[in-house]
Amino acid sequence: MRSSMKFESTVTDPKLVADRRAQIASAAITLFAVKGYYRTTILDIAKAAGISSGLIYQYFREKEDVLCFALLRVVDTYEREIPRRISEAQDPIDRLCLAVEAYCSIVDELRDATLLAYRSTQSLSAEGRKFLMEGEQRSNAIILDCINECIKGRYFNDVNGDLLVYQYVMYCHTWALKYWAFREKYTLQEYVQEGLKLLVEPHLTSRKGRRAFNNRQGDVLPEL
Amino acid sequence: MRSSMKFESTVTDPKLVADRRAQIASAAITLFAVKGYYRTTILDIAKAAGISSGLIYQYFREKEDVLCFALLRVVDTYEREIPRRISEAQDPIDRLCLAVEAYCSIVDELRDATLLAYRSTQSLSAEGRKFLMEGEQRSNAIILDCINECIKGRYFNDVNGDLLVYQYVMYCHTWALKYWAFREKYTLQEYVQEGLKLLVEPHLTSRKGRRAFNNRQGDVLPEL
DNA sequence: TTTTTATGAATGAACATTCAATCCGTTTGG
DNA sequence: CCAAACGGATTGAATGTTCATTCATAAAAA
Repeated sequence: MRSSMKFESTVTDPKLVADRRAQIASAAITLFAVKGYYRTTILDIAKAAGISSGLIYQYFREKEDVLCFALLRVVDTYEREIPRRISEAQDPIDRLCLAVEAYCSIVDELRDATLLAYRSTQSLSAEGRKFLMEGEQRSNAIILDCINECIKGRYFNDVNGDLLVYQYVMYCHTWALKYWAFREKYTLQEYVQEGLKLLVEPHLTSRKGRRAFNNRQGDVLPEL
Repeated sequence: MRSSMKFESTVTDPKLVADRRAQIASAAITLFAVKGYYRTTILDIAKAAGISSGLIYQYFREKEDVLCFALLRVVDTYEREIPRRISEAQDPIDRLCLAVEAYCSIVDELRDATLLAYRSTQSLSAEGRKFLMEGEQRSNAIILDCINECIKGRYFNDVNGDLLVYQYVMYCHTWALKYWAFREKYTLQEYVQEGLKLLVEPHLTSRKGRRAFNNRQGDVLPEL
């Protein structure tokens, strides 16, 4: 299930609508990220997108809809991409690690938008917020499934899965939130590797879990 | 070192200045948290504080200064309270756990303001942002010291301290960021306990570390 | 030609900031 | 002991600017 929120448009051609909205949203996200939502004017967005200010109102009902549209695309991307990227693997540990990797790399690609989600959710209508939270919950559920599979298959010791999900998700988000601190110290790859060491490794069962974890990387952990 | 940013006031009596600023900031934080910074007008703040709109300008140069003042009080609180609360303990594990507990409970008390810091840093001037980041770095350094003591004293296995600090800090912040999800599931106490299990326990050395960790709580971990 | 898409100047509401006027406690001079 | 003057603190209406949004018009497509 993908977010199904509807946005109004006076323009009829669906392809044109999709393209223009993407064009507008992309310009808007950059500006919102740099100047913030309220400091960014419709005229700013129009200029950055290379269109007139009035045209934006042919594709969105109001300024807030531009924000909402942009943020929903982010959670949609999580929901679409993470399952796609873990579908290759069978092994639960593999799938969990791939999910974290995928999440981090999407955050990296959509760093501006991820930040924006933290900063600007409040500027959304109750309805927009609801859709956003539901999307977030759905992508959390994907990770939770991975964790539960690890526990069920005895790759993981028994842990509080609900809370661990948030650890993983926040770890991924933190790449965007604290990018100013991390960019100097780590590449994204290193960050992900360290994250797995920190957040996956400690919960592995001493035999089955460690074996599976070792299998997927260069560096080898001793079985305890 | 505490944040030393100066704010202008036309009022001379220092006690009055401190009181009025606290009064204004407190009203402002609540409103900012509920409606957001830009949606909150100076008149809103004045009404909530029970004073006239003009008076705010006797204590702050501009609206942004109210925000900045409020946010700096938060990081100042971390810097003041965490060292105070860990000073009772000698044992490195104790100190680390106390630091996390203290951090979480400050976040809980200042939940609105903590959220605000994530949402509104961007609305600050470059100078305000700088002060805020420096304060954040200083309180991170307090936690990092605790971690390094644990490693040096062989209570912790060797871990990436820099990254672990962010795990701890983000765990504490997450209490505010995801309060809407956690409030139904955990009390603050439970949240902290689970956090220690998740983020401290896995890094304990099997003897010395576990022994110290067990000493401080009711529930007993077996030494491996 | 008719319909759809695009433009950008005009409108009007919202709001930060200012400032002339007021309030009120304290000091001064009779 | 009282009254007048003083000055810091406070008020809130007035100001000017900044946009979101609209709409009459133009361009392009069908």
